[in-house]
Amino acid sequence: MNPTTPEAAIAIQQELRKQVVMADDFKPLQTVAGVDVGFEEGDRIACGAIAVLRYPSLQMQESLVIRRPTPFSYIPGLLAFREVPIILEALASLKSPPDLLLCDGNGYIHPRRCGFACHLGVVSGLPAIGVAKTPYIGKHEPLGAERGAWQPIYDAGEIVGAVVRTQANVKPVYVSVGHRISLETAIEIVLKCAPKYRLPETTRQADRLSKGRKTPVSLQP
DNA sequence: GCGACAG
DNA sequence: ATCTTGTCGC
Repeated sequence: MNPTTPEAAIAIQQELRKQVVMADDFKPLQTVAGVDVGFEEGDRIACGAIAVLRYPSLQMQESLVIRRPTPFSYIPGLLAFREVPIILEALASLKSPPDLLLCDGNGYIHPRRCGFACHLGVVSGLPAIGVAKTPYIGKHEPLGAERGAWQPIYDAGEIVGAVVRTQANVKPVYVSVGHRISLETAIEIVLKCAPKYRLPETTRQADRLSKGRKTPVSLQP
C-alpha cells in the first residue's frame, strides 16, 4: 500500500474502489470521529488528529494528535496517499474505535471514485463520510439558501455526491460516500453533526487539534 | 491542446 | 494545506 509512482497509486485506487460499500452498513451510532491532517514547518511535518465525539450529543469523548515526517507533496487526486497513513496510525492508538468517520476531503467525489474518505474507509474497515470545503469535480443545480438545502452533484452521468447547506446563507459543503453508508444517510448525519457551524463539529475539533490549538472551539458559547 | 485540480 | 492584520457585519 505504499506506491512509488503516481501510476502505482492510481492502480491501488482502482482496486480500493471495488471494495467501497455504498449502502448503510453499521449499528446505531454511539460515537462519530473527525479526522484531519495539518502541516507545519512548511510541509515537512504532518500533524494527524482525531476527535471522537459521542453521538448525537457531540460531546468530546477522546482526542489524539500525532506528528510524523510528511511522506510527499500534495498531488491532486492522490491526497489519500499523503494523509491516510498518519490517520491510520492514530486510529490504532485510540482507546476505542469510533462507529463512523467524518473525513476532511472527498470520498466518492473523485475522478476515479476513490477519494480520501473511500480510501480510509476501506483500509480501516470503518464507515466513513467525505466532507470537502471546496468543489472538486462534477456539476449541480443552484442550491437553496436555507439550512438543509442540498442538490446532487453529477459527473459523467452519475451522482457522485451532494452539495449541502449546513447553515442558512453560508457557503455549502460537499458531501459524499466514503464507505459503508448511502449518500442519503451521509447527508443526514452531516447535518446532525453541524447544528451550529458550517463544518461538522467533529471536523472542527479535529482541525483545531491538528493546528496545535489547546482550547476547545466553542459549541455553545 | 489548454487549463483545472480535495488538502 | 500554509504564509498573515485588520476589518466589515450580525
